[in-house]
Amino acid sequence: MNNKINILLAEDDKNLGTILKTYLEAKGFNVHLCEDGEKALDFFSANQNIEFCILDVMMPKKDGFYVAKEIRKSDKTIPILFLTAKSLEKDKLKGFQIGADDYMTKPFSMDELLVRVQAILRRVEPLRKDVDSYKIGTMTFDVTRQILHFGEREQKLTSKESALLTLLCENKNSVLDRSKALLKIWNDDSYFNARSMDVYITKLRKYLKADPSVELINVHGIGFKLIAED
Amino acid sequence: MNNKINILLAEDDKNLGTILKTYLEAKGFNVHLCEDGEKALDFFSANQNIEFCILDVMMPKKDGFYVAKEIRKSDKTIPILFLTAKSLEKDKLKGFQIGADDYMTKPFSMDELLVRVQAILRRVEPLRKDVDSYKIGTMTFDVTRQILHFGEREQKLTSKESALLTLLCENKNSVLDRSKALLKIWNDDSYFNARSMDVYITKLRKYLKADPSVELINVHGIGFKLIAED
DNA sequence: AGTTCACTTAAAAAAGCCTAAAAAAGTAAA
DNA sequence: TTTACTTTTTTAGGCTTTTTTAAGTGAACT
Repeated sequence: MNNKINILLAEDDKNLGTILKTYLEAKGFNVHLCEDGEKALDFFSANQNIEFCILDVMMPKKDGFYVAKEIRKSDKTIPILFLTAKSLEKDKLKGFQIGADDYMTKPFSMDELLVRVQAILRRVEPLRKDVDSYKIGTMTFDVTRQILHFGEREQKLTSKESALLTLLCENKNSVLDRSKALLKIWNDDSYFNARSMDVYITKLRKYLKADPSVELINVHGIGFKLIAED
Repeated sequence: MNNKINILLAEDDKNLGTILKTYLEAKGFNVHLCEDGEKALDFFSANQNIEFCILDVMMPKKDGFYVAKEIRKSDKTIPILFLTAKSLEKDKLKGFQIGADDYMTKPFSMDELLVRVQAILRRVEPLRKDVDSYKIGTMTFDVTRQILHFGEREQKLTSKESALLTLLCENKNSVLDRSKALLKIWNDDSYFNARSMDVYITKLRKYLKADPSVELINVHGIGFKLIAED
C-alpha cells in the first residue's frame, strides 16, 4: 500500500511527457502518462484511484477539453490542470468553464507546475478520504473497522455495505453518482450491478434509521444523497 | 439566503484598483479596496467576514508577501491570489510557498482573473457549510433535504421538482429563462423537455398554493417568475 | 383569425425499492 | 482436502415512484 497521489498526465509530446513524469515522480507523485486523449479516458475509467489530472489541450484523437468534459461527467471534483501551447484568452476561459483549477501556457517552469499542483492539493486535502471515521448525525461510522456505532449499540457492516457507505460519506449532503459508485465498487456499470446496489441502499437505509434525522435519498436517474447534520 | 462574498483587494495603483473593484462588483462580489499593505492588514483584522484576498505584490508600506504572511498567521485557509508586474520565477514560487492559491502577472485580462477566482471558490465552497434553504412567503424550502415546509405540514419534493424550485428561488421575483432552466436541469432545450417542464410547473403551482400570496407566473415566450414576499 | 405558446390531466415508460431466495465465498472442524 | 456451516453477494420479480409523452383546451401575441 503506498499513499502517493496518483496523477493522470495526458501529453502527446513524448519528450515533455517523460520529463514531466520523471520530475513529478521525483517529487513524490505517482504519474500515469498517456499519449493521447483516448488512452487517458480509458485509463481514467479503468483506474478509480486517480486524484489529479494534468491534461494537454492539443492532443491526437480526443483533445484535453473533451477529456476534461468526460471526466467531469463522472467526477465533479477531481482537480484538473490544463497545459497548452495556445495562450488564447478564450481558450483559457473555456478551460476554466469546463471546471479546470488551473491553466498553464507552454513554455512553463516545472517548479511552477509543481507549486501550482501543490496549491490545488492544499485546497482539496481537507476533503480527501484518508479519514478513518465519519460522523453521520449522531452515529459514527468507523471505516477501517467497518462498524456503525449509534450510542451503545453497534452494527457490523459487510465490505460492500462499508464501501458504499464510505462513498456516500465522502459526498455527504451532495449527490453520489450511481455510475461512479458502480465503477468504484463493482468495477462495472451494468444493469445487474445496479440492482445489487439497490439492495445495499435498502440495507444501509435500515441501519441509518437509528437516527431519524439522517436520510438517504434518491436523485432520480443520477444517484444518491446522504443527508446528515455536521 | 445567499450573501455576496467579501473580497479584500489590496492594490496601490488607484486606476487599476477601481477598475477591478467595479468589475468584480458587477460580477456579484463585495470588494473592499485598500491602497496599501498596511491598510489591507488593518481592514482584514477589523473585518471577520473577508473570504478572499487579492493582493498586489509591490505596494507601499507593506508588500503583498508580507501582508499574506500576516494573514496566514491568523487564517490558514482563506484563499489568496497575488497580482504582480514582476514575472520573476522565484517570486512566483515565493508566493505559492507563502500559501497562495494563484499568482497572476500583469497585464492580465479581468475575465481571466474572474474565472481564476471562481475556480478557487469552487474548491472552497464545499467547506463553507451553509444550510441551503429559501423562504417563499410563509413557506420554507429546504434545498438539500428537498422538502417544502409550510407551518406544521411538509411536502417532499422529487429531484426534478426540487431542482426547478431551486432555480426559481435563485431568481425570486425576477424572470427565470425557460431555456436556461432546461439547459441546467434537462441538459437540453428541446420541445419534449419543455413539455416536461410545463408539467413540473403545474406541480409546483399546486404545492405553492399553500400560501395564497405566492405566485408562479409565466412570462410569455421567456420563462417563469416566482413571486413572493421577502 | 390564425398561429404559437402555455396549462392541465391522464397514460406510458423508466427508474428505483424491497423482500426473498439462489449462488458464491469464506470458515472451521473432521 | 473434503464437508458442513455461515456469511456475503447476486439474482429475481412484483410493486411504487418519478419522469416523460400525449393530447385536448385555453391564452396571448401578430
